[in-house]
Amino acid sequence: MDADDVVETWHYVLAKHAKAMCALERELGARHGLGPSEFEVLDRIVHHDRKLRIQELCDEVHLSQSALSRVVGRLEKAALVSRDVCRDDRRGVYVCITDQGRARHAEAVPTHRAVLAEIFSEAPALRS
Amino acid sequence: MDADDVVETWHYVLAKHAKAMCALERELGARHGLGPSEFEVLDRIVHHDRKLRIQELCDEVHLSQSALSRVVGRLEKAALVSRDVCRDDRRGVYVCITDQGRARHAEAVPTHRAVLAEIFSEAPALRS
DNA sequence: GAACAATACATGCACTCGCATCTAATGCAA
DNA sequence: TTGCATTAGATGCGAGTGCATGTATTGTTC
Repeated sequence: MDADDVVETWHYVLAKHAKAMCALERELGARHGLGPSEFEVLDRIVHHDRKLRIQELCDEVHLSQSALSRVVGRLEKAALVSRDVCRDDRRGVYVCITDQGRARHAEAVPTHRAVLAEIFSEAPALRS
Repeated sequence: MDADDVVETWHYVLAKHAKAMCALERELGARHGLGPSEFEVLDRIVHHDRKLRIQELCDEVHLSQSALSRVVGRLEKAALVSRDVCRDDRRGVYVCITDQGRARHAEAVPTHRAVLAEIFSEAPALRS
């Protein structure tokens, strides 16, 4: 991959990221009252199917620890997750998804998939 | 491209975007006093090699019109561009790069390229 | 030409983000 | 145990963004 390909790839990433983020923000927000970050956190917890430490989530979503802490705060206020003290390490916090959170996530997944399909279906795929 | 490929591509885009943006912000900021948006605007003007309307820039960078207006404001304050009234359409504004702006851009290009090369050189390329 | 819609750009505002910092708990060494 | 560095997570703060709106200019219709 030479320098021009790198720049071309970067422009592809920029364009797709902007388009998808904008659409996700609009659709997830309007239909399900979720931002992209909120959805991503719910999605990670559902995917693992267990409570996760804040730190574990930090490794999976592309957010700073402080931003993640606030996302969890917003989700908690909306009763979609609950914070649970970690008995082993009382500094830690488990993020547990609630039934409401599961329901909201399940409801939002099709929207999420549809938005991405719209944007990526005809796009060049990744090589290898 | 089926649904799983779409999600995989999306995660690739998210990861590369986060990594590159973060690195660009750090390196361009520390070495040249530019943010990614500022660099992008200078880069577009240099690429076209002429003054551009705000609206033309809007089509090329992934920013809202309001955000772009402020980026131009910051660049103007740093004397890297100047705003010029458009005689044909007095609503319009031309953004002209200054000599200082050209110099700063030229100085920043290698950093920009190096950061992207570091992140994308070993990455899967775009298919066709 | 006058009235009104449309367009170009600027700005108030609310929101999210990252950085720096704070608090609390843990680990480790003397 | 005491003292201090380290780690987990929360929070104050400033910066950048998009949306809605404001101001000025242009186009259009009568």
